[in-house]
Amino acid sequence: MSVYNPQKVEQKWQKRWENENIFKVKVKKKKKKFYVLEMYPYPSGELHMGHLRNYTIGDCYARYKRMNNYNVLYPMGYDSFGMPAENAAIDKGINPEEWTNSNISFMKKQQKRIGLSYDWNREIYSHDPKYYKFDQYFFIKMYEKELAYRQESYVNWCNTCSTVLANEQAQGGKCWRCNNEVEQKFLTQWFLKIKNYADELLSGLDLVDWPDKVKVMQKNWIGRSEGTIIKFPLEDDDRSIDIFTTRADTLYGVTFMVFAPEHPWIQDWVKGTKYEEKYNSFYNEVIKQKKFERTDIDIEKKGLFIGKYCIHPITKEKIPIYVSNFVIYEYGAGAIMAVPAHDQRDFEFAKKYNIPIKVVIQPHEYELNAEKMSRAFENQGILINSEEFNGLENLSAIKAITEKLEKLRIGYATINYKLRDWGISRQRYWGCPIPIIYCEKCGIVPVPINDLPVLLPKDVKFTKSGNPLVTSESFINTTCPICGISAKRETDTMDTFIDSSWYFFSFCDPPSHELDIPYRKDIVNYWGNVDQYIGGIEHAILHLIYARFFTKMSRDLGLHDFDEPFQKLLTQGMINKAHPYCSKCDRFAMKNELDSDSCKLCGTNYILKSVKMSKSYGNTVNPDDIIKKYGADSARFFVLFGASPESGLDFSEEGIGFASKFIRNTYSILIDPPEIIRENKTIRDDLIYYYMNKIINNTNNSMQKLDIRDAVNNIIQFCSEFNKYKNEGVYDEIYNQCITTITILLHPIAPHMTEEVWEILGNDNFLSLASWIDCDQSVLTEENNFKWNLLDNIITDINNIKNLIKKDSLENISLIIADDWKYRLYSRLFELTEKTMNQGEIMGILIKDTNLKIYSKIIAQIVSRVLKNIGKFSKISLSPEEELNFFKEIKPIIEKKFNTKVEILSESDIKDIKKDKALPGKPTIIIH
RNA sequence: GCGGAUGUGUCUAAGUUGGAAUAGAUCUCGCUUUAAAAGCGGGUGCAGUAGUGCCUCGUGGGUUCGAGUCCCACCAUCCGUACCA
Repeated sequence: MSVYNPQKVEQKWQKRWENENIFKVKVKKKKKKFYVLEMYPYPSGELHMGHLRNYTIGDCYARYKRMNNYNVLYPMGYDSFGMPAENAAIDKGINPEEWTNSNISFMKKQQKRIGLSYDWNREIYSHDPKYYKFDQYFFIKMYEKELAYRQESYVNWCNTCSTVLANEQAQGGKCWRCNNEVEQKFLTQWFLKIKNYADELLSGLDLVDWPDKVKVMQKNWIGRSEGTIIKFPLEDDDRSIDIFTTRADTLYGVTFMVFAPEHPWIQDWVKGTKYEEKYNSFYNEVIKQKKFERTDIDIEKKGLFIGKYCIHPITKEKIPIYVSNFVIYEYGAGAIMAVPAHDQRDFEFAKKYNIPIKVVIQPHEYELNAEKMSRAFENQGILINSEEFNGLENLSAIKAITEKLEKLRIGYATINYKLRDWGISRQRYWGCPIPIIYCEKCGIVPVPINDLPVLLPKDVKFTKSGNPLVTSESFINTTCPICGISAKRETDTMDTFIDSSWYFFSFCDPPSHELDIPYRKDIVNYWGNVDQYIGGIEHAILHLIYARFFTKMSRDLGLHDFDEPFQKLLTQGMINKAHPYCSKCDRFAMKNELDSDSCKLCGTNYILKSVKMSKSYGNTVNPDDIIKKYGADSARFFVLFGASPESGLDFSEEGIGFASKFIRNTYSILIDPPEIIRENKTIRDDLIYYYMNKIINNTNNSMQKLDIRDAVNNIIQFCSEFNKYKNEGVYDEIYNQCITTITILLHPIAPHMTEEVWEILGNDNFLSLASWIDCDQSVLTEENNFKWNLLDNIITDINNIKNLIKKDSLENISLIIADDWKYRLYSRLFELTEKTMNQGEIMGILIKDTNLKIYSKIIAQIVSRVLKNIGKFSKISLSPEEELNFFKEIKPIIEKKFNTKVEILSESDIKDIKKDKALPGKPTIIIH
């Protein structure tokens, strides 16, 4: 038996693939392209199981598509700007660039060891000046189009990372990177007008084939709502406040207004009044609160009256103005009209501060009483107390009232979004410098495109506080490109999510200093957009929304023709592992508690429960170790077969063991010659040929849908079936076809082992570049399905009986085929069931046939059984002759299988008590 | 609270337009072997000395000749989200 040596074979092929550069691709206008992409990683220096899974799924699919004659773009690069490099510089005095480069080369080695079929010629790094030059290019183009702007505002500040964060990066009030609570700081920062694209970001979701889950998350994040702007004039003030509401129908129920405490007008209003002191202390209290604490639904709604009024735009009533922590300055006008009768939050506030409640919507079923209400009425009803709108259904009143406001020019219909503009300034060194110069005379001046890139300086000092860029005199001091006098550079760098917002286009045409555009349009138009993107769910509203924005923005710059960057998205599941868990405390054992087998807190014995791999639990597995022990193909096989790509994958020793066993066995099954070679073709060969084609067909269907686990499952089944065939003796031609089939089908999953087998089989081309196999559709007929199914059933039945009577060896088996009349009965019966399911009716018609009448007792039983579950009885059946011939043909298979004699008889030939029992497709089985 | 999922014989999963409950793993028995490993064969919801019957796809209803699949209600778990006016 041939023994497979994964280490030797895998490295042999990895070297050959690389030396001959076989995965290099270029534009071939006549060939259909396919773009497979996994998110390029941050070069942390160490590959984890998640990476292994991500890349293996992508590589498997890329290889499959490549073998199906697509021109496959499958690149890899590194998202190499980011804080860990800078932190290493601060903590250990290591140069961030050197640190990054050495991590990249280490990580690349690990990736190559998996056998991934990347076109390494297209490798890109964010920290390459050739690359980030175009980050700056995009920034300046956006600045020119007024999509980039500078603004003073409250921003999320992470203390541990000592930088500003975008809203998307501070979800739930926590820093996306370090999980620290973020604070609010008032700073001048650069923003990108992602809001301009809000509507298209929403509608574009209909153009892509993404998991609904991700689409929903993006929809919620963008948060479109249709409503009305209503102008409320202010008392003793020329201005009016233009508030946004989705409930214009409740306009007549407004009894107070609430402003966000940081609204800039309020300072003026309270100045010198008796409210000033109280307001100031309230303001200080609120502003100290973290934004996400403040907007927590459970937190008490606090506020105060500030002595100011506005005027109801229609009734002209005086409306008191309050400030409260529950109003967000950044959304809408930073102020709301409060309708306590019909909004629960307003209701609670009104009750607390004794503000009147005015009912303007009356429910259909009962009557509301403002004094007795215990909660707001938020459902549908009829308008009251609303002048000419009384009697209208409230939903139609929204439109009617908005129209009136429009007529009076004191309001209009509008759309509002939760999405905020993207704050991209970061007070950190290891990122792309923002190409802006501040000149005392000319103000804010963008660096001319010809002067790009603005390089990151090397003469910086890394201290624990402040932006290191500020310490570089050579960087800060420059001259104004317009007037030539000395000027200062912007020292903030860009959010690293900028880099990953266009890298997928860069792979099509990697950046070069010679070009003054990021990539050439015709090349990107050929390769783009990404056909299949594979990544984690964690980027649902970070990278995946930014990249969509950039795609639309750069399309509008005329750089390419795509509306959406990623056509299909697969969000891969997590890698888990069984881990000690205390069911009483609902808690997993931490890394330092693993030596005990009971819970540290309550002493309960741990049970094993699956949990995601994490360093703090100490349950991580290093992919390097797996590859060293079992080889890359086994690791790949395990990852692809362990679970479908979307669901969680449990790591287990048994699983990887099985994978390794399978790879080794299959190798020897494929290359060891069969012991018996038959001269002539038999039905056994037809059977395996049929089965082979069925598997090719199934595998294709599964692979196309990216149901890789299904595909692998099919291949495993065929391998086991094929092995039986091989042991029974083979017919050369069919045998060779099976070998080729398995080798090809298995190649995207286990590329090294199959490449080796391919060579041993005498092929002199690379299997990686060979063509996929088509199945012979002509054998996949209904009739063949039926026949081979019949064989399966017979074998199962014989087995069952054999087990039941506890016989180890059999002397002979008789198969008795049903009488001719039963076949006639079946076809007649199925005809009738098309019309009626009534047993009496059917029997009546059937026994009119005098040939059948004599069997009426048996027929009644059969009909009853068939009607009980008609789906159980296949409508395709063979004629008595066909069935008899088929059983005669398959006789040798059954004889071999049970190592006994088999005789095929017809019911009419024998006189036996059991003869009545045979049915078409269900012969009577008698074994001795 | 809102939104999105998920629930299938011990485990991990398939299960298309409703039409015979599918794989794989685990465990276990037998064969093989000096032994181990590997391999091969059988079993793995229940009952059964004949190809069968019955149970079971989170729970309870409903539609249907027929439901894992469709409809309604509920339960459990996971994920996302957070006063967005």
